[in-house]
Amino acid sequence: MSLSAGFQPLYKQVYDLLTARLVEGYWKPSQLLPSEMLLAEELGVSQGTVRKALNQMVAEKMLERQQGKGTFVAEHTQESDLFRFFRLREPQGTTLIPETIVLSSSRRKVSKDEAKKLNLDSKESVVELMRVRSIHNKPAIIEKIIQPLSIFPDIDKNTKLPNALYMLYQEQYGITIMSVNDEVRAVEIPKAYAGHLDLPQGSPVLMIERSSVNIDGRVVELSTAYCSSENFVYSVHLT
Amino acid sequence: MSLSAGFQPLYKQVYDLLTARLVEGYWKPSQLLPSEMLLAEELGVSQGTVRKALNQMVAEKMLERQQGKGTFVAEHTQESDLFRFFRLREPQGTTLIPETIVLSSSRRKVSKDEAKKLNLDSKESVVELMRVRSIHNKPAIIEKIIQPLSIFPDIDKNTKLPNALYMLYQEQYGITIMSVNDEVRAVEIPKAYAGHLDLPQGSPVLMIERSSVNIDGRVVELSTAYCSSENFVYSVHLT
DNA sequence: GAGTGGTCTAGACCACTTC
DNA sequence: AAGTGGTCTAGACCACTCT
Repeated sequence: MSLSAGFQPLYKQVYDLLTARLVEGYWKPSQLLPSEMLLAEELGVSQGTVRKALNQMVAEKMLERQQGKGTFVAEHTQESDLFRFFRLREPQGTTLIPETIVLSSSRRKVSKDEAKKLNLDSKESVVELMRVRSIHNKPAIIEKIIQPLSIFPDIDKNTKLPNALYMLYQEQYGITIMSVNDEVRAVEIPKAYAGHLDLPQGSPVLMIERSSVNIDGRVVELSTAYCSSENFVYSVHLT
Repeated sequence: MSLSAGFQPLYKQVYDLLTARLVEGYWKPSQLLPSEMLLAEELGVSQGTVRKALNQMVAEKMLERQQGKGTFVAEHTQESDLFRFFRLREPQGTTLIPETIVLSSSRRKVSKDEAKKLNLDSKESVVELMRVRSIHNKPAIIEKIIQPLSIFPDIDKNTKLPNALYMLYQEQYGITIMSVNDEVRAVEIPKAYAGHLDLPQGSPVLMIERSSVNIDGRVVELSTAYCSSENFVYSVHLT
């Protein structure tokens, strides 16, 4: 006999079910999950099967486990974690934590290209946020961020935006960014931006286009950043 | 009683031992390993413990497993695998496989900076290889590659270099690149290189500095690439 | 001491490959 | 039919945390 096309190992089914609970907010960030034994009992599988599902979720950084304490929903609000996707470094050096100044924030209709990338209806509205990030009091990055209002209702009503937006997304909207896709180009800095970065016209800068993906797999935010690469580099470790 | 500082779980010890065998070439790429049962017997542990070590090595792409057939040493000579670390793409598009022309190859003493990055003695020699890579018959990348002769003896004696050097490293020198560190900058194209890429002087290009790491953790190759980013982007998925 | 996750074992059954 | 890896279970013991 051959297996039906819909067959899934037990541990995978457990993984899917637990992930679904995280997505719908049944368990909130930092919350303690039931123990392996309790989950196994509830779901009618063995403790080892639950463990395999949990360990996979830990590997994907959805959960964190501590021996003797329990299993917790990952909270991406640690310094180290907030800048998990921030790839700008000093050459061969240390992580740079930038300060941030918001230039502007406005609502508008989504563009055709944005709608496609964000999988939105063409009639939806987005917030366009412009900000400058400085390192050691030197402006280094200017970025434009696109946030769909259907995903982040009234996000432009926030009087104070945190340095790391992903923290706001998680705490206020239940959006947990699990991965990003970056496309990096070298371009001459756009005339309108040269002044903001204290660079002469025509300077080469990194242009980084990013799509950010929620735990449920949806692209929920787009950004375009222009970075002076005189003192900073885009740094990645690939395995 | 407290555990001694040197304590390691059994599966970790098995992992270390098997990894050591790979590093020293005891098992060669594409070779079939003994079955879980045989390894368990040889090492005096249970089959489940061996499995845990093997699965970790699979996750790190050192091994590959096929149900019904066995466990094999990963062979990084598949098209998909050869370009595992090649990050240039058409915007939002498909992988680009470049053709390659060697410009020059010469021996010289290692520079101070290179010696540091490669962890070499300052008296050692390296091969400096320059090549141009084209995509769709348009020159797109010019790169300088530094190969220590102590690691790659007489590598400059090869009459024909493959498109993907990592294949040569594995097949001829037993060097398997397991990870790379990239630093990406935007710069004006160096005058000497503009002609090779058919670009006007002063054009902004991506400069990608790479360190490549062997299975044993040593940095074994350095490269610096200049890439026209008119038609290509440096593309990464971060998780 | 009670409860948690971490490790290790042993054995069963399954699906896939090869002969 | 024999051998392989893949899944699942059950139970043991350990180290860690909290009370």
